Amino acid sequence: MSPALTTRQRLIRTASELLTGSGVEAVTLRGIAKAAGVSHGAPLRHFSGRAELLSAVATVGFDQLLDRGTRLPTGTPRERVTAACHAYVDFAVTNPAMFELMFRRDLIDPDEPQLVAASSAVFDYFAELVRLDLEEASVSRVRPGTDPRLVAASLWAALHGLAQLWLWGGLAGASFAPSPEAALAVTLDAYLGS
Amino acid sequence: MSPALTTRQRLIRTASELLTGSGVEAVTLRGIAKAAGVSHGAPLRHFSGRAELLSAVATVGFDQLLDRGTRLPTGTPRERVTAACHAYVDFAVTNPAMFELMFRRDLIDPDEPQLVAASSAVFDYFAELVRLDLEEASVSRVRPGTDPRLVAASLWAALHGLAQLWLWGGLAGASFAPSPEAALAVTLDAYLGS
DNA sequence: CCTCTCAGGTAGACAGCGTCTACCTGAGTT
DNA sequence: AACTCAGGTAGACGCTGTCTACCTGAGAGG
Repeated sequence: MSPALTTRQRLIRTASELLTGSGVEAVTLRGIAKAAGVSHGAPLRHFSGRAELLSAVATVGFDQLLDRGTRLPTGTPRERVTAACHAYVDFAVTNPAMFELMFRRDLIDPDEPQLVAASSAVFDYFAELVRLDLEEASVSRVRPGTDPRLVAASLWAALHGLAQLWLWGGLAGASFAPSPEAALAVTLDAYLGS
Repeated sequence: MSPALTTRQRLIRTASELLTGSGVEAVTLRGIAKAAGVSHGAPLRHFSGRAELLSAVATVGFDQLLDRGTRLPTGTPRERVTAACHAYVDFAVTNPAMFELMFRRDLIDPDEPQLVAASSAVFDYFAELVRLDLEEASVSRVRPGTDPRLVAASLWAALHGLAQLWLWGGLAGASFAPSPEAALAVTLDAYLGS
């Protein structure tokens, strides 16, 4: 049954659809309201402002990202880390607008508790995978004794930069345009070894 | 002597000052015009719109970034690559607003020829350093035969992600906040070896 | 010297934006 | 039956980027 969404839920859903359909620039409070069939002032009855609504949308984005990253619950730690890295870049490439929103400090409220919880959950899961890999891996290129969370932060940043630069319009200069997959292979090779 | 800047040059300079002084949100066309002492329509006599003015500002940013990355013209390739990597992250941390503008596709025109040239020059210089290092280094963790430009793209992305995530408000989750320097050390270790 | 051109500055207007406010309405409570 | 109040509406305000009409002053050509 369709549970007759509340207006608040419908606003978040409509905003998500508008986001993936028309890009981050199209996600205006008035546009969302119109698409949801309510007046332009209605969203402010459920959110303190644009930032709070978009934070709720971004929170859904982090949940989706975590969901995609945890789809390989079995396998060796090395396999699971590799799958998670691919999932991160793949998420950004297939959901560019959502990915952009999730890291736009000017559009969302970076201190919103649910958003912080959702993004931290992504990092914590990833850091745990890295920790397991560092424990078990026979080949690793990380200096022994390094805090696994620091390694996770460094590797996450590498993935993030890959995704961000690719969305920006090119991983490199005008005369050289590698695919994200090719660059990711080099990145994984550097961190994990062949 | 002060060469009596043209209005166009003064607009770019005023925009840069407004940017570094008050952040990327404060850089509005009307605000720039007011700060430069001209009417709100004057900028459109010199730029086709906001994107073109801000692209000119971002071009200056890439020039400054290249300048900062080339301050160690001597030394081993390994030393020069390491210095350039530190310079990249350091530039982002000390000029957060400029760095953000340089990669905000919604504020600048990513196809503006001068901007493309400036950003490509940064990549080309960095790729050349990486190529020299791959040629000479006794210790390298990159699979032999890999296109140096692909390695450069991967490493650049790692630096970029480091800078971006740090500016975003934390390289990791809420409970773990490493410094960019610590994470950069891990990154360099992964790519270049100890 | 007079006129013409036109780059470059000004001021007004417009639509769209986020946000604030006053108003209304209808369901639930006492 | 009267009251309360969550939740939706409509108008207004100041801000934005951009378009337009107007003006002004320096240089060119007769």
